[in-house]
This record gives sequence, structure tokens and C-alpha cells, in this order.
Amino acid sequence: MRVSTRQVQKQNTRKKIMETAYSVISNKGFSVPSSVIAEEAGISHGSIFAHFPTMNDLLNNLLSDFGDKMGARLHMLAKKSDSVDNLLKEHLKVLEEYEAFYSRLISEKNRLPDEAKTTFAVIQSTLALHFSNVIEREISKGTVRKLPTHMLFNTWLGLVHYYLMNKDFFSDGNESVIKNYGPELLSFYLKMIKNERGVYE
Amino acid sequence: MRVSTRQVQKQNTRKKIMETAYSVISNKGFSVPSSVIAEEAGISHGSIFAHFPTMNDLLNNLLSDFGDKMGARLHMLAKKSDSVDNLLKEHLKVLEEYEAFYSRLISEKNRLPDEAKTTFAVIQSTLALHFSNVIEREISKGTVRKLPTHMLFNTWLGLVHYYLMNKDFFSDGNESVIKNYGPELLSFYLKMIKNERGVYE
DNA sequence: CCACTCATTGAGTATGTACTCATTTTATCT
DNA sequence: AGATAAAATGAGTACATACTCAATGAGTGG
Repeated sequence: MRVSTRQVQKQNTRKKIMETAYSVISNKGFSVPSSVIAEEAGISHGSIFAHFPTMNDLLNNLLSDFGDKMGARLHMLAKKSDSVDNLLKEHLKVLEEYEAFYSRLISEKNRLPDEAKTTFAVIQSTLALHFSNVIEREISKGTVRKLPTHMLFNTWLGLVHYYLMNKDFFSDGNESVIKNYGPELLSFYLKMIKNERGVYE
Repeated sequence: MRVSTRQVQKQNTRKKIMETAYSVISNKGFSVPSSVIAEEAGISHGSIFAHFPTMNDLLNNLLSDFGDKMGARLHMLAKKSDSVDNLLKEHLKVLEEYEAFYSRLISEKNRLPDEAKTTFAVIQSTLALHFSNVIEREISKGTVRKLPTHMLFNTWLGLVHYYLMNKDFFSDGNESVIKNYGPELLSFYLKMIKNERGVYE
């Protein structure tokens, strides 16, 4: 057989490590010790280092995977988003899906390896691209107020990140902030940026 | 004499530790080791622990002082702020004054002792109080659009924090983000929340 | 000037965590 | 089945950092 049991085993272990790291980091943050990840994954401590030369390397792999995954997800949503309303609604859906890890990322990115900034940049610029396309179309249609696109974008992201980072202030325990507040954020933001009086500008 | 040289000496050392910690943390973040603070302050490592039982205790003192100082400063500005424009302009001034440490605080508060959350809450609620006073007055005057006050507040703070936390993305090196972008943030935000057509609602 | 007190010192200790590597376990090949 | 190679193990090492404490020496009071 081409794919030996051994190879499968090794790949499984690697995958197990990555998945466990993802979930443990989502719950406890990036400063979780390697020993905890090993324990949680049900493997020996040394095994991690048989698969990844350093913890930083594991982190970089995680971050890059995450960037790809979430980036791809955001890219998709653009296709079915003809309006700001829909785009942002879809954005919130994606965020809810990745909420735990994403929150950790935006909270802790400044003290993570550079890969974290790259991951963040990938996600952000993907979103920004689709956002500005949709917004500019709506501005020229007159449905959105004539305001600088980049500021509209930063305001939306700032607002959403504010809620994600201050989770403990807004939500109790492990509840999803996006689930609880997403609709309010969305409707408020739309009210703020939309032309109430139609196309007359 | 009542105040002996010794007492003065001790107070000076304590002050020196606090001030150095404040500036070192402003530059390098809260995870800076005690040894670096001691070095920078020009005192022995052990001296820190002669003044503060633990590093956490030092941090708590710093945070509580900072909260008091910035809280008081924010409290003052309310008196001369008759309009949102002025209030936010003054807010930006205060932020610029405390930018480095404040940025660290909002970035790292989630992994700091609980005192950090308290400090944050003190600052935030002081600002929120004055903000909502001014905003509600302007809403009833018709100069600000009729939108929920708490969301207006969160949007402003979200936007500002977004810039502070992504400093490296917006500004190079050690330049002040507030200095560079404050005016743009302010004018954009005001444009967004203000009624362009006066009192007709 | 001497005895005493107290702030300061810094080498030493304790602890946590990343990473190593000789050994063990397990799959594969003949 | 026995020999070999790959994967996993976990006790051991290196290092960073918080905190201790006996020793130092400078200010204080008699």
C-alpha cells in the first residue's frame, strides 16, 4: 500500500496537535504552555517537538492555516453580497463561526510572532476589498452617505472589535458576543451610514 | 526633624520605581521583567521587592494611580466641553497625553490582574458619563442625529481604540497615532453623527 | 563617637516552561 | 519470526524570571 499505517498515524498526530492547539488557544489564549496542549491532545509532551521544531513554528502554522481558512470564507461571501446589509450580515456570520480564535488573535496579535500580523492583514484586506466594492457602489447609487470608504470600514471593524475585545464586559461567560450583539451592531451601523432620504444628495 | 532623610530616600526610591515602571511598560508592554525595571531605574533588583511585595502589587498600584490620574483629567475636560466637537477634541488631547500607557492597557488588559479591568472601567465610565450628557443635549437640540447614545459612544471608542491597537499598521515607529489621525477621526465621526440639515427631524 | 536601625543590595532559590535525546513501542520488510 | 526503521515517550536540561534573605553601609539618637 502507498499510504502506510505509519504515515497515517503521523499525520493524525500532527492534525491532532494542530486542532487541539486551536481549541485550547481559543479557550485560554496564546500563552497556554505546550504541556497543556500535549495533555489535552492525549499525547506526550515531546511529541509536539517531533512534529514542530518550536512552539513558534506550531503557532505560525496555526495562524497561516487560520488566515487561509477565514480568508477563503470571506472571499466566498462576497459573491452573494449585493448590498452592504448582506455583506455585513455575512461578515458577522463568519465572525461568529471563528469568534473564539479570532478574538484571541486581535487581542494578542501584538505580542505574537510576525506571522500573526500577516494573518491579520490577510483577513482584513480581503474584507476591505469586498467592503469597498459594495460600499462604493452604494454610495454612487445614493443609498449610502458620501463618506470616505476607508473610514467607514475602520469604523465598522473598530466597533465589532471593540465588542469582541471587551467580551467580559458585554457578555457573561462563554456566550457569543456576536450572537448577542451582532444584530444591534448591524442595525445601528446601517442606520448611521445610510441615506435616509433616498438618492437626493 | 519630622521628615527624616531616610524617609525621603525611601519615598524617592518608591517613586522612582513607579515612574520607571510606567515608562518602561509604556515602551515595552506589561510583560517586561522586573529586572529590566530595576536596571532602568538604577536600583537593585531586590529593592523592588522591598517596596512592593509582588510584581502584581506594583502593577496594581500603577494601574490604580493611572486610573485616578486619567479619570480626573477626563472629569475636568467635561466642564469646558459644551459641544460634542469640543468634548471629543479634548478627549483626543487627553489620549495623546497618555497614549503609550493607555494603548498598552487596552491591548493587554485581558491578561492583567483584575485591577486592570477596574482601571479601564473607571476611565471608560467617566468618559461615558460626560459623553452621554453632551450627546443627549445635542440630540434634543437636533444637532446630533437621534441614535442610541451608548452605541454612539461605543462607536467612537471602538474607532479610536482600533487606531491605537493597530498603531504599527497606521504609524511608523513611535509617532503618536492620535496626533497623526486624531483630526481625521474626529471630523469623520462628527460628520457621521451630525444632522446636516439642522433641527428638522 | 558609638550602637542601632533601616533602606538597599545582589547572590541565591523556586518555579514554570521550551526544548532534547536516549529509550521504548510499534509498524514494516524479508 | 527476527531485523530494521520510524514514531512516540518522558525524564532530563537550559533558561528566564519572580521572589528571598543574610550581609552591607548609611542615617539616627544618645
